Amino acid sequence: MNLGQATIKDIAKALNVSPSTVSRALKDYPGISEETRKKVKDLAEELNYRPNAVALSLRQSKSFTLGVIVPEVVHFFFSTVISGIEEGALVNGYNVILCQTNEQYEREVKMVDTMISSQIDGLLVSHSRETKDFSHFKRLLDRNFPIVFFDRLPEIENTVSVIVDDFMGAYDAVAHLILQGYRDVLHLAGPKNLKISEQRLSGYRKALQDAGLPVREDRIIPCPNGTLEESQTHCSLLFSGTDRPDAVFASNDMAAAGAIEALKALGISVPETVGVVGFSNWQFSSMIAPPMTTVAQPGFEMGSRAVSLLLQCIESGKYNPTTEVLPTALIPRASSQRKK
Amino acid sequence: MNLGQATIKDIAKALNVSPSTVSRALKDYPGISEETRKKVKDLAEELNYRPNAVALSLRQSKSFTLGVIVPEVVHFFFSTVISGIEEGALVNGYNVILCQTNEQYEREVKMVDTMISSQIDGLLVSHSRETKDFSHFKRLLDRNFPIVFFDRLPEIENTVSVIVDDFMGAYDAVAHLILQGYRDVLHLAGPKNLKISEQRLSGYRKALQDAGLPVREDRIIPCPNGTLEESQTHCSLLFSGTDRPDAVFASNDMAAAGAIEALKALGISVPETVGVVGFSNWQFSSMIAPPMTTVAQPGFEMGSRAVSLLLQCIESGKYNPTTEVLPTALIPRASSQRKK
DNA sequence: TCCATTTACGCAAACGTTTGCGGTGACGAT
DNA sequence: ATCGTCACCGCAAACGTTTGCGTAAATGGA
Repeated sequence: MNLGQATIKDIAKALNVSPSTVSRALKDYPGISEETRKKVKDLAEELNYRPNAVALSLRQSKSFTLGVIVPEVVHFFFSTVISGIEEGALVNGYNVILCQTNEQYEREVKMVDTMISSQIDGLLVSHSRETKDFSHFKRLLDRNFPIVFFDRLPEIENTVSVIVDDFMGAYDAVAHLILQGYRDVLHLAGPKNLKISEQRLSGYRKALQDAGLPVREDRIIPCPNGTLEESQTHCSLLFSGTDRPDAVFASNDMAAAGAIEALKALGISVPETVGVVGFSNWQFSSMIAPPMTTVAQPGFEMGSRAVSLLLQCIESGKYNPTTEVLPTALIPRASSQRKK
Repeated sequence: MNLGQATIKDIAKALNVSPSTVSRALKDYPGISEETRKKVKDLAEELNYRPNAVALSLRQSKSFTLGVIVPEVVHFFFSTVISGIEEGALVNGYNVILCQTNEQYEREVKMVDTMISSQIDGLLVSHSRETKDFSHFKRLLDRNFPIVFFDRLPEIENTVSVIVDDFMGAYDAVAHLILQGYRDVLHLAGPKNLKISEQRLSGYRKALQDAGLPVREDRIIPCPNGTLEESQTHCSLLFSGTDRPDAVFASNDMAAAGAIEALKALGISVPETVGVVGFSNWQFSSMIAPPMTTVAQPGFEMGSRAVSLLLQCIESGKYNPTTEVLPTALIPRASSQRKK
């Protein structure tokens, strides 16, 4: 029980005026005498009055609260995005209520439901890996409820969203490997039903093609879980054979790290024999041995851009479909640079 | 505008009954005919009725929302705790609204304020590094508002809190170094006004004393920022001198990693010449070279325990001061084990 | 002195929900 | 015909706030 928080009524009663007067006095509305205004404000100050946001929400059908749905919180990229969202929300006077789906579709659906009943003003979503049916979002959009998607785009037409340029990121990474003299690049691909995986794969393909190199389908290994072990298993198998690639481009840093581990274990030197490039620029990527080349994604910026777009929708009442694409940046480190 | 969400009133109007009847029918209260009950429930289902949580909050002075205040979101340990909080809240039907202070006192105070006006039912707090005045929490506690502190304890008597056994963690770490034959252990200490830093320092001291080794005050270097660079700077200076320690125990993994970097740069081999142990078991600690010995903190468990304690306070209305201490676990890896 | 205007405030409804209390009608018993 | 007993339902208030409208007193002008 939140005992003792002063309300407008309390102030009104104490001053023998009506709640309306107090409300108007506090907000400097016209039609209130200087004297009353001062008395009200002084007492409000003294009682440490804070408006009850819940009552305001109910009254105004606006909660100044945004919902955020992410697959995981313990995740360098997503936590960075969340941080950006937090900041953006704060400066605009919004609160953030947070949910993680743990990559589970059912939880995602449920969370959307509870958030809606919490009367959030808008939703920021990066959907789960399992999600193939997007009707729980579609329903809301059809009702004109504002949702901004980030990083992972749903299969819905005409949404407002923010992504990074996964295609170019991948392209740059692979082109960089080729420039370094690597010719046979293995791709550790992400979950198939994620657009980002698709895009990164396309970038990989295009870079090879542009360099006149063949695209071998057996050089594309799906690593849907994105764990270190998964990629390690695949790589140690593949690099013990005779038909070995001479480089690895992984769809995420974890997989890349797994590849490095596997290569180390096999006694294959990185980057001399095999070059490795990851994706995301996770914290650890600069700290492992050798420091890993990777593609940086502007997570914080993605978060703040997403909030901006969402607030724009909320405040204008319009939902103008756009997809904002943030640039990636290749961070060249030792793992992909052959000593000259 | 959240257009078209059906309300109890809508159902009532459509069925020509009163809102009260609808409310009772939906909740299976007695005194409603089977027929009416069914009609109400069917229509509610059809209209996809969801109770308006805001109205409920206002009516019941209970929001089923918890506030969480952390210094940073992009932080392996804190994001793990947040994850635990999330889960705990979810299974108990609570929402979580999240704020990061960025280690700034002023923001902390402000956040507490806005959360209170959002009518949260309780607060979970790990205070900022800057915070020395805890009156913004004290005020609430005095009013019987439930707060559970985690990881970083405020200087307030009789709180409910969850911490890890920083003392023992540090003790174990240093004892381990000594057992490995290291004799002159440097301590990279955390921010002085954090209890955790104090505790870890005490553990360090005690372990040295118990082993009959001297505690040299000049072997205790404060690293208040906890960045890689900070520790790197200190260590490269210290280890270029002649009076060199032969081991490093850092108050956090980042600092330890900085030490390793500095040592590598100086051509000093880890662990052969100098052993290094960190604190927290951040993700990267197992992946750097050499894999780093560190002290694991049960972040997720801390989060879920903190929620449990908070909900207990909320639901019982009682605030029984306790400090729950979770065990740490030394994770021995290469960085501290001399080859035999 | 009287009317018109302004100043300063209160009433009441509304947001969506819950709940104590009261009321209506049907029915059986007397 | 009267009464009591149910089963079923509605009224109204309440949570804290805002706001259109109404109204009293005070002021101004003639």
